[in-house]
Amino acid sequence: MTTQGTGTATEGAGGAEAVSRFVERFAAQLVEAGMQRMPARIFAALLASDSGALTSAELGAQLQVSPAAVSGAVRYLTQVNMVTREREPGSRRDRFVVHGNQWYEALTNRDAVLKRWEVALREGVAGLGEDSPAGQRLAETLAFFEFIEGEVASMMERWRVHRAEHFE
Amino acid sequence: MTTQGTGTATEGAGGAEAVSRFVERFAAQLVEAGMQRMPARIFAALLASDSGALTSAELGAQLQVSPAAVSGAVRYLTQVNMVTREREPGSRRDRFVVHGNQWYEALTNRDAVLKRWEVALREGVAGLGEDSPAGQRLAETLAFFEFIEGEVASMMERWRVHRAEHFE
DNA sequence: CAGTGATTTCACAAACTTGTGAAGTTAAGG
DNA sequence: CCTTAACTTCACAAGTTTGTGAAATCACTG
Repeated sequence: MTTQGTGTATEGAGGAEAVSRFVERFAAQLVEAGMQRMPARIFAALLASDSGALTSAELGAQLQVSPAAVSGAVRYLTQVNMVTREREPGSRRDRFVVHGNQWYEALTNRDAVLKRWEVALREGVAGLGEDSPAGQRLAETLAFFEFIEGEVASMMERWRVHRAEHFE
Repeated sequence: MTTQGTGTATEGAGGAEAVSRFVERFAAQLVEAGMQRMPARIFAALLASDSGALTSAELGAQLQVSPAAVSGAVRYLTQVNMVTREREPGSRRDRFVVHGNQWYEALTNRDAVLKRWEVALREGVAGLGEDSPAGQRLAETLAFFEFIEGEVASMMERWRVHRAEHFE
């Protein structure tokens, strides 16, 4: 219950102007990196909101899109755990929330992606023979991803420490 | 000049069958992760070739696509440094090569991506005010990416060691 | 348990992407 | 300097994605 009252989600200071600029630019980068446009915009809008939480209607109004579009995008975001859906008690509308660290962890959990790459590579090694030159290349690539996967975990551990020191 | 002679790029053992299965599956994962289909397929095909190098014609034949498609995809792959273009002296066709470690480093150089995210975030912090709650959220996110960026470098350093021990 | 506001689903239209064939460009080799 | 193989570019057609409006569903509140 940090900022309640006004109902608008943007700051008095910088203004909706600045929010919109950030949202579109940051979303554009996420899109470039492979994310769908609408989830990217919605996520950026949440990041740039003071409370870190917006309702479906607010999102639709701010981004000029239909409720349907919000619905679909938000489903994706919750599935990949970048955003949480919360029902405000006493109201019948949902709020969507970026929960601090939650989403770094989600980003990190792109090691679900890594895992699938590894499966494909393992099958490849088996199919091509681990003694063939191609098989060996695949095996080395596989080893690389396995290595990365291990490293990511300890990296996140270090981040948590770093974060605690600087932000809490 | 490792494997010369036959002209075919697939192994005798596993067979073109196994290569194709790997190529399509691995490419599908890359696509899922945001890569365009054709570059993904071509890259996978190179990975799964014994010599790690194929000509434009070989790629076209193996993947059943036009020279135009190969041309475009290969331009992308060379731009992001996952593949090198080499002209075989004495011939007039180019070979495209996956150079061992080169492409891990390229994957890693997705920190070009990180850098662009950071730019967008810095602009956001400035625009929204670094004292506003939203500005602080963006600042923390920025700090996260800066942290990651630093970690990636040392992680790759450790990988090189690990690799040297196990594969050379 | 009816009324109402919020959210979701679905069929479809617009916009964008992707790969093709054909013409154009480059440069090796006679 | 002409021939020819290899590669690239371009306009376009097929296919896919994306967001919409309208209808349906859901679940609070009275």
